Amino acid sequence: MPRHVDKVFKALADPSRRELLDRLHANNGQTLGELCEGLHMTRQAVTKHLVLLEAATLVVTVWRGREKLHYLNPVPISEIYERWIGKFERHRLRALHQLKKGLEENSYD
Amino acid sequence: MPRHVDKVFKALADPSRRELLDRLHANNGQTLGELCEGLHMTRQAVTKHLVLLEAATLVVTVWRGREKLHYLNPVPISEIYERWIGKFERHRLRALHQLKKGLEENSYD
DNA sequence: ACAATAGGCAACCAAAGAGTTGCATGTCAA
DNA sequence: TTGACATGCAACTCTTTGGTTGCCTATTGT
Repeated sequence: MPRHVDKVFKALADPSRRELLDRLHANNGQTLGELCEGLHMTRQAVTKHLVLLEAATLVVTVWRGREKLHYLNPVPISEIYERWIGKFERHRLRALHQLKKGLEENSYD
Repeated sequence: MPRHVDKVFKALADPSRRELLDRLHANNGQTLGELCEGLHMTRQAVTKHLVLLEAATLVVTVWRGREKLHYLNPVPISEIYERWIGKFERHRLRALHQLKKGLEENSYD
């Protein structure tokens, strides 16, 4: 496995960072300010999280004037999946997931 | 997302625990003693890691006499994947992964 | 039966991590 | 050009966590 995987897992370990990823997944290309809205922590805390996510290449950024736009990068997450899921388990797991999604209604973390 | 996801991500955040998962992926159903072999830490440290992996349901255990057998459970990892990978990105990502696997030779962490 | 084997529990320590406050820099718009 | 806005940098605090040592329990095989 490439050396950066540790950064990816560490980045995913925090619920605040996962929420940031969720927000980008729902609405890609947001600024720092937008990502801070309605969050129970300071802007500086969010900045730190985004720095880690960027170091892990889970988030990619583009400067537009004084604004920094943040985009979700799905590649590292795909690599996690490929690491421990055997070729033949994939069909079964995908089916299982679809089933669960049908049954359980959201109680997100 | 179910409440236990935090445990899963926290469990995956440590390289020692990921190595334990790799070992189980390579050779499922090992005892604590076997999992300790050739590791640079004490048995008690490994125990702690396995406790966390078990709490995250990434590892399932079965007692056989005085031996505790450990098995890898791929379901939680599948759930991570499903969370942030859009339906239409999957084909592309799978292809990308196969390509990378062909190019790069291992330098595992 | 009993020594060796397989594993569990608890207290402790040092390092990493998440969050804060305060100040600095750079860009836009009037 | 200058004030307001968007973000960056640094020091400090408190909690979490990975690892250790020491001792205890249970199962096995001779």
